[in-house]
This record gives sequence, C-alpha cells and structure tokens, in this order.
Amino acid sequence: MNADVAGTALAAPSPRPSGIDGVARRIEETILRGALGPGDRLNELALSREIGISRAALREAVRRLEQIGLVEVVPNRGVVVRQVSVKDALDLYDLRAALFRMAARLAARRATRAALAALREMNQRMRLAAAEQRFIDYYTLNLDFHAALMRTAGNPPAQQAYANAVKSLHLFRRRALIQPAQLDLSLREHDQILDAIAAHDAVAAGEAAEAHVLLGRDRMLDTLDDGAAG
Amino acid sequence: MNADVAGTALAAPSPRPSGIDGVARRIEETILRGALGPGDRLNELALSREIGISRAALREAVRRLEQIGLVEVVPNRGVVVRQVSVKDALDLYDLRAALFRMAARLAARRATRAALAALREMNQRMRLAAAEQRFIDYYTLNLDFHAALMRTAGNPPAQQAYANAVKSLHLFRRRALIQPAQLDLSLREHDQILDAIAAHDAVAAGEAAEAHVLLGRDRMLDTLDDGAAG
DNA sequence: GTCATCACAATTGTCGACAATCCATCCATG
DNA sequence: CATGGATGGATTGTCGACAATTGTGATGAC
Repeated sequence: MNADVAGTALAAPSPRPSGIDGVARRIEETILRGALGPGDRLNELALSREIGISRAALREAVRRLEQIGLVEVVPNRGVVVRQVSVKDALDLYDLRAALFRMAARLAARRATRAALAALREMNQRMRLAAAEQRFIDYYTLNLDFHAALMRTAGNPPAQQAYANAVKSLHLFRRRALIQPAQLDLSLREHDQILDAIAAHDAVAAGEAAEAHVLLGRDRMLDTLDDGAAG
Repeated sequence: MNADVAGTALAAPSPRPSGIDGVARRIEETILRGALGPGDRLNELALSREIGISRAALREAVRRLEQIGLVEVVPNRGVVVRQVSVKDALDLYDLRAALFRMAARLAARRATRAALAALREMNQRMRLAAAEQRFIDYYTLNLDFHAALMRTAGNPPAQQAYANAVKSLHLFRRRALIQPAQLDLSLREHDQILDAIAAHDAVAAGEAAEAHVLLGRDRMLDTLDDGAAG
C-alpha cells in the first residue's frame, strides 16, 4: 500500500467489460479491494500500460471515479486515492442514514412479497455467517442486504448516492474490526426494519433504518476509541 | 432546442476557468440554461471546436456530466442530454426531501447565528421578489436558499448529492409555471424551517424541511395535471 | 553550513490523426 | 413495388506524440 504501486496493483484478471465503464469499474475494484490504498498516487502512464489501454481512455475513467468520490485530482499533480478522515466518515454515515431511512419508507409501501422474502433470506444467511464466525462473508452479505433494500425502494438516484457513499466509506481506514457481540444487535435491527416493512408501516421502517445506520456509526466510533485508548 | 445544435449553442462568453473542471462547468451551464435541451445530441467535434479545446479534453468533461446525471452516454452513438421523465422527477423530489430533512436536522444543531441570519435575509429577499412578481429572481433565490441551507449542514457529500438532484430536475420539462398563490405557502414553509432551526429543534426542522420539498413536489404535480387537463 | 538558483527528469495536460462503428442512402433483386 | 444488402459519409473510440508544469538534485554564493 505504498505510494506509486500502480505497476503491480492490477494483476487480478477481472472480467473486463470493454469501454470506459469497464475500465472505471476495474480501477474501482482495485481500490476497493485495497490494492491501492488511500493516499496512493495513480500514475497515468503506468496504469494505462498495466491495463492495456491508452492514457486518454484511462483519464476518462478516472474522471468518473473522481465524481464518485474515490479519488482526488490535484491539477498538474496527478490523482491520488482519496483519504477519508473521521469527519468525512461521519458525514457519510449521516448521509447513508438519511438515504436508508428514505429507502425503508418507500420499501414499506412498494416492496413485493418476493422482495421482502429475499431480504429475509439474506438476513438469515447473515445470521448463519455470524454464528459460524465467517466475518468476511457476513460483511459482504451485509453490504448486499443494504444494497438490496435500496434497490427495493425503486429510486435509482438515491440508490446510486447510497452506493457512492458506501464506496467512499470503504476507504476509511479503521473499518472492519467488527466485534462479534455487535453482530447480533445489527441483525436484530435488520429484523425490526423488515418487520416494519412487512407491516407496511413506513414511519416505523424509516425510523428503524435510520437508527440502524446511526447505531452502526456509533459502533464504528467505539472501535475507534478502543483503538486509540488501547 | 432542436437536435444537433451544438454549433451555435455555446456563444456565451462565460469566464472560463481553465482545465477540465471549467469545461465541464461551462457545458453544464449551457445545458442548465436551456441552450441544450433534453434529448439534444452533443457532437464532440463541433462542441470541442466551439469551446476551443480538443476532443479528448471534452470527453473527460462529459464523463463528469454523465456521472452527475446531466447526460447519457450510449456507446458508439454519442451522448445526449438526459431526458427526465415524470417518474424520474418524482424520484429526485423524494431524494431531495430526504437530503433536505437531514440538512435541516444538522443545521438545527450546527447553524451559527450569522448563518441563520443569512438564511432569514435570503427568505426576505424571496418574499420581496414574490411581492414584486419578479418570478425569475424568486426562482434563483429559492435555489440559493436551499443550497445555503445544505451548506449550513456542513455535510459535503450530502450537499453534492443534493446539488446533483437539483441539476437533474432542471432538465424536467414541465417545471416553472409557478403559480403565484403558491409562493406564499412556500415562503411560510421556509419560515417554519428557520424557526425550528433557530429553536435548535432538530426534529421539527427536519420534518418541516422534508414536508416542504414534498409539498413542492405536490405543487409541481398539480401544474402537471392542469397542463394535461387544460 | 545554509540558502537561493538553475537545470534536468518525471509526470500531467493537450492535441491531432487514424481506426472502428453507426446511420442513411442507393441499388439490385425477388 | 417492397425488401435486402452494399456503399459512402459522419461520428465516436482509441491511440501515440508533443508541450507545459512540477519536483528533485546539483551547483554556487554568502
């Protein structure tokens, strides 16, 4: 995760959907998987050679990533993977809370029985993963659950804003370190959201969803304090 | 607002902050001011010649606009100014409502006396513009008021998401047609939001802000129905 | 020994040209 | 006359090269 590691970062043979979109997604995956960490610099020439495209195409892709918030562009000095401060992370949690509340409210009105069942099943799989201490699976399933709920809301711009916020939060250093005891809390909060949606209670669903994200923020802050204190 | 008008659309001598950012903003202004309307095609060669830059630079700028949601890119077929359907507009209103609620809640806790005073003054100027039937001024001031409140919340990613939603809504055909009688309602809703912020009542401020946007959505829908009926 | 100046290497910004694709038109054929 | 395919123009996709800027290291003056 040192600076200027572009030369070795992109070895993974992702299926590459051609075009700028595919290139952008490929760099995005590389950043999100941690091969390129916050603060790392993106050398345009090296990166383009690595991927096998021209600099012009690479630059177009990078502009998209800039708008998403994954990288910062300093004129005449290049692009670096964005550094997400604690303040930034808190802002992103607040944003996520607002969007998730909105989605839950809409889902309470719009969710089909099939969509609700799918959400319930995802939550069950999360519960299983937690019980078996498969924390990485739990983490992935958790992302999927939230994304699925956002999709159920049927509001594409909100869905995209939420997805962008999640991506930026990936760049926050001190994530992970989930404390197993807290997984049960989180799962029960999911149940509350789903129960409210099943009852078509938009207000309750919204409040539960908002609270869930904000409690997640608090749990993140706790691990931060622990890390600083111990 | 016909198709393929790129050749004459950008005559306005905007102050051009150099770099991709300036180019993107310039095209954005052109679209938002209506010189390029929804569905219009952007000819890369003509546009780049018009602005006085190369196609490569233009394409980088356009990629940003795509991520914002102002244009759609169809592979091998070019970019067109996005068409915002009624469904899209409703989604954007819902998104705005959620973000505006969040901002008002935060502002109730964070707003300084000076910021609140500034918001109050903007609202007064809106009242004056409404009284004098300067509807265009009113419209601009209204945008400024909302943007200022979002800024006061101190949450940059939310602020940007809100700004993007507003820009996309500009592309919605049937906006404008504000009915003067509704301006008073909107102004009083602003007062309610500001009163709640002044009282540091986050819950009331949030509810008032959310209601304000959703009522604005309803008012927009009314003019739509009128237009269809009459 | 410290600081200012200058030249060089590295990287980004910009550009024009070539290749690939799409669309409209025209022509041949049933 | 309708339909399918070929052809040409126009537009987008991609690329490599050149110009401009920045950072770095060496050199010299105080």
